[in-house]
Formats: sequence, C-alpha cells, structure tokens
Amino acid sequence: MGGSGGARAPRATAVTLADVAKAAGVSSSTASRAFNYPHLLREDTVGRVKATADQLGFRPNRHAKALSTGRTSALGVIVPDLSNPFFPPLVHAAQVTAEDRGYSLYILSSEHNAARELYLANLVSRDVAGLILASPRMSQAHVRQIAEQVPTVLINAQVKGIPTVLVSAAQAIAAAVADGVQRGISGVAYVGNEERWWPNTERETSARSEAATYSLPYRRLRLGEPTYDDALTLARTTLDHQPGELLVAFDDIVAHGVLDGMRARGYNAPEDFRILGCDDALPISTAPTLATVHLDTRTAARIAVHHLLSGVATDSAERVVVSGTYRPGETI
Amino acid sequence: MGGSGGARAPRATAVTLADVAKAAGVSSSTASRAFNYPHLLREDTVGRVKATADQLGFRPNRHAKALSTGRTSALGVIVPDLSNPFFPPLVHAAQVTAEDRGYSLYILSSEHNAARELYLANLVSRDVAGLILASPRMSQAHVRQIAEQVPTVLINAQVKGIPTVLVSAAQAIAAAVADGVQRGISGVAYVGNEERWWPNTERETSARSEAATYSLPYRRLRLGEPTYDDALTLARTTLDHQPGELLVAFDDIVAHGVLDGMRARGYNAPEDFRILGCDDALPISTAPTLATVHLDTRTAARIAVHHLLSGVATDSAERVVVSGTYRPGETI
DNA sequence: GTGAAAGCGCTAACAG
DNA sequence: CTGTTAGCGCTTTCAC
Repeated sequence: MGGSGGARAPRATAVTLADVAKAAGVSSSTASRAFNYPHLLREDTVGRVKATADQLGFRPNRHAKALSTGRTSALGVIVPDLSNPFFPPLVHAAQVTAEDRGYSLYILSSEHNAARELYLANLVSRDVAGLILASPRMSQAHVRQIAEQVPTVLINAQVKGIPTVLVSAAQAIAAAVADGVQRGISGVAYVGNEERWWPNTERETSARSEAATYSLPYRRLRLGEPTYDDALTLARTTLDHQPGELLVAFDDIVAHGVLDGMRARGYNAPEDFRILGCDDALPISTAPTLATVHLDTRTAARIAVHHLLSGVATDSAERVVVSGTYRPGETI
Repeated sequence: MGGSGGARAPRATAVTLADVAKAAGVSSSTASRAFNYPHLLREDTVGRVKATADQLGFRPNRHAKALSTGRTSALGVIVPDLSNPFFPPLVHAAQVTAEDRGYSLYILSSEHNAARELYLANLVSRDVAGLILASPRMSQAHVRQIAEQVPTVLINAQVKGIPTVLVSAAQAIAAAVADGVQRGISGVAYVGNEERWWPNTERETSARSEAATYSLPYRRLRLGEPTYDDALTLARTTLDHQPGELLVAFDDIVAHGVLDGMRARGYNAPEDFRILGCDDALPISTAPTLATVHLDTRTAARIAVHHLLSGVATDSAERVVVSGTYRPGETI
C-alpha cells in the first residue's frame, strides 16, 4: 500500500437497476421490464428508463441475473490445443457468433488430455448455457455424462444422440487421390495418430477407401502423436520409401515433418513421393507449396453455436457435415 | 420435441448448500464456513459437512457466491490474435496458473482491433477480478480507463502507473547482431509494423541501437501489417537488396514472408543477406532453419496472473522484464 | 401498465 | 464453535 501517489482511482461503485428505477421515477420491476419485456410497457416509459440507465452508466449485474433466473448467458468451448492452428479460427468464430447473440464464451484448452478435458467440462457445466466439445479426446461415455448436465454440441466427434458438426476432409481427400492418380501414383499411405479420434479416423478411412477405389496398395504409418517432431522422426527412421506413393498426412504439421524427414534422406516431393496435408492453417507458406485440404472451421463453429442457442442440443441428434476442399500444391 | 427416444436425461436439479446443511444437521452458515473458513469450525464438523457435500454432489453456485460477496473468481485476458502462435502458449499458461489458484480465465480476442479491444475490456471489466491486456492495441488513455475499473496487468505494453510484464527481445537481438558482426554483416535493417506498439517498437529500437553500437548503417522497412503476405510483397517489390545486410524481422512469420519474397528474386539467406525472426513459435521448422529469438511467454503469463491475484495491480507500478534468448539458425 | 413483495443460493455480521 | 438474520441485484408472480 501507500505507493508513490499513483493513479489509484477507487473502482467505481456500481449503478444498480434500483438506482436507475429511482432516478427514472419507476419501480425496479418496471425498470427490469424495460429491458426484458419492453412490449409490456408504455413506449415512453421504456424510453425514459433506458435513457436514465445509460446516462447513469448502468451495467446489469450478470450474477444477480443468473441467480434469479437460473439461466446464464455464457457458452463454453473446449478444444484440445489452442496452439494447433486448426482451433483459433474456430474458437474465434464461435466467440463472435456467441457475442452477437448476447452470449459470452468460455474458452478452455485440454492439452489433448482426456482427463483434463472431462475435468474442465464438469467444472464449467454448471456455469454455461451450452458447451461445445471440439475434437474431444474423452470417451463417448464421458461425453454422454457431460451432455446430461448441459446442452452439448460436438464438433468432429460422433456420439449417438448428441448433435454434431463434422468438418469433413473426405471429399477433399478423394479429390486429392484422384489428382494423384492422374499423375501416376503407385500407392497410398496414411500418416497419422493411432488413436480412435474422429479427425484421425475420418481421414484415414477416406485415404484407405480411395486407395481401394483405384485398386492401389494402401498402408498406414503410425505416429505417436501428430506432431512435427514425431513425423520428422518417423520419416527419418521407420518410414521405408515407396517411389511414387501418395502420403496422406493427418495435418499440415505432420506433412511438414514428413517432408523434412524425407528430405534429410534425399527424397523430395513430388519427384520421389507425393504428399497431402490437411487443415490449411499454417501462418506461413513453404516451398514446395504443400497440397492440402482447406476446412471451414468458422462455419462449423457458427453452426455449433446456433445449435446451442436454438435448443437443438436438448433433444435432437442432428448431424451437420461441413465438407472441406482440396487445395492443390506442388507436393502433388 | 418428442424425438426418437434419445438420451434426453433431465438436467440434474442442483444441490444447494442448504441441502447439504440440512443433511449434515447444521445450519447453512456452518456449511458455508466448512468451505470458506474451516479453521473456525471443529474438525469433525468440517469433515461431516464436506463428506455429505460430495456425497450429495454439491457444486457451489458461483453466481450466488459472486453476488453475495461482491467478488468474482474469474480473470480475463485479452489478446490481439489467438491465431498468432505467440499467444496460445501465453494464454494457456495463464489459464493453468489461474486454475491452480481457483480462478477461471476468460479469453478474449480483439483481432488487432483497438476499438473491439476496448469494447471487450469494458464488457468483462465488471465480471472479472482482474484483467490481463496482452500486447494491447488501444491507446494509453484507454488502458488507464480500463485500469480504473478493474485491476489490470499489462503484458508487452507500458503505461505509467500500471504494472507490466515485458517480454523483451532486446538482449537476444543484441546477441544476434553480435553474431552477425562476427560473420561480417554490412548493415542492419528492421522489418516491421509502422505502428507504435510495444513489441514492434522494442524490437526496432534494439535493432537500431545495436547497429549504432557497431557503427553499421541502419534502415527501417515498413510493413502495413506484420503478416506473411505483407512481408512477402515487400520483399518481392519494395525492398532493395543490400548484400550482407542483417534483416531483423518483427517475428518469424514476417521473416518467412521476407525469405520467400527474396527467394523469388533469387536472393537467399545466409549467402545474400541474413535474417533474424522472433517468437520461436512456429509449429514447423523450415529450411534453412530460421535464426530467431525465443521468448518465454509462459513465464510472463504466470507472473501476470500472480500480480493480479496478489493485488500488485491495485497500486504499484511494478515492472518485470522477461528476457528472451537468441536461438541461432542457418539464416545468420 | 405498473408496483409490492418474495426469493434465487450464498455470505457475513451479530448473537449466543 | 454454531445458529439467526439480513441482504447482494435482479426477476417474477400477484395485485392493483
């Protein structure tokens, strides 16, 4: 305390609805109605109350409101990793959409830890009107447990009975494989996570089925985690080079790890092999430019928020698919 | 309504403190004290209350608590851009630190928009116990206006009377320039934003003063925004090549834009010019590996949260500097 | 159309 | 050490 006479202004003491009511010469119920049920009041009353309200700088106390109504105007979103460039645009779109509807958004990051994800979900479940689980790592049973507590919408996950928005790479992967076939690829390999995790599973399944479509040999290369380093290591050590093979990587980061690992061994794309990334979310471009899949996560986020706010989450098992597009690049 | 018999469990109706109190055979004030002032109660009373509490699945209502105490256990952080890899680690560290202290963290993104930043700050100021403004874009006057409403800590900004944590690149830039001098650089140029924005200003000032130290020619190259595309365009068009010059880029993204733009013109690092990035936050590595500055944003975030929770923000003009380190790479 | 009064779940004096 | 009581700021019946 008692510092060097700094700008230690006392925090302004809050203006309450009662203050506004008194100043406007009405009861606090009327003041309340002016904001929540203006159609029940005479126009001039509403006007007068609102005028004095923002003249006094009234800011409703959200806690009082939440307590008395039993409702809250916050949503939550849990992502596995804010550092993965896939998520920030999604989160931001969700935040803006929520804001437009008068809701705030809690953003939580699980760090790819299923236990922490569940912990966070339980933590906020009581404080939000709805929860978005983006690419969740927790089990289906746990997702159900959360959904019982709070309206829930999934992004990139499927659990029976819970509405979901899927950001699908399938069509784009098909297009990429088709493109590869034109250029004479000799086979298809998927490089991804081993885990049963929707984004990974969907991409792998697509790669496999497209390989089958063209009767090409298919194989799966296993990564511990879908990180640059793991991919780099894989490409430098385990991965045996198959000339002309199309590598379908889990995402752009993995693709770059593979590219760099292969380059270290003297193999380059597209001469020695071809490779497709996914997400199209890197802040820089690289040489050769990476062929990838562009996914519209912003749209997915908006849909998820709308679902939450329109009550879809309560009841239906709605499923929306947002398809990504193939973005060709020099690596194919 | 009335969908296909899905798992439409009714949201569990909340267990209140009063319920716990009744079940434990105590008054609700005692139950309250068991959680907030256990030292005022007999050990067995505390035990009994807590036991019945989690047996009943009691979860405190944060709105009721906030309303009655007038305090809230949430903090807020506003960043200019969640998509910039600089911020997610910072935000995450802040979130975990806050969580450990029993606080939740609101994360807000201003999208580099000063007006939106101010809007968001005002929006949450009433609902948080403290606010972190990371690399704020708003004016000093506006920062002060916010700080009058809510305890505020700045990261990478300086406003008199408001505590701040600076993540400084100065020492690291000095080391990089020194390294460049060893290798015979012919001059120094800073490539950054024009705006008065602390991270930019600090880096530019360091570059300039280090150039002066070695009596090297210095120039500043102006970017509209510190983005990959703007840097690419600059390097492809405006930037006139000075052999052996060391380019100090605002961040890694700008550095890559410059590298790629220069490459398009046939100039490569480190042969034709040298370049230093900043932040060391890209999820992939590149060839040639970029020399950069590693900044410990996690530590900065932790300090900021501690300041907020220990009341530093109320009064002092504390200033902490977290210095980054030079991470050599093939571009120097 | 508007006001009076009760209450959301919790905490914080004040008694005992 | 523990219970009683009175609110925190807002919404919401119920009257008028």
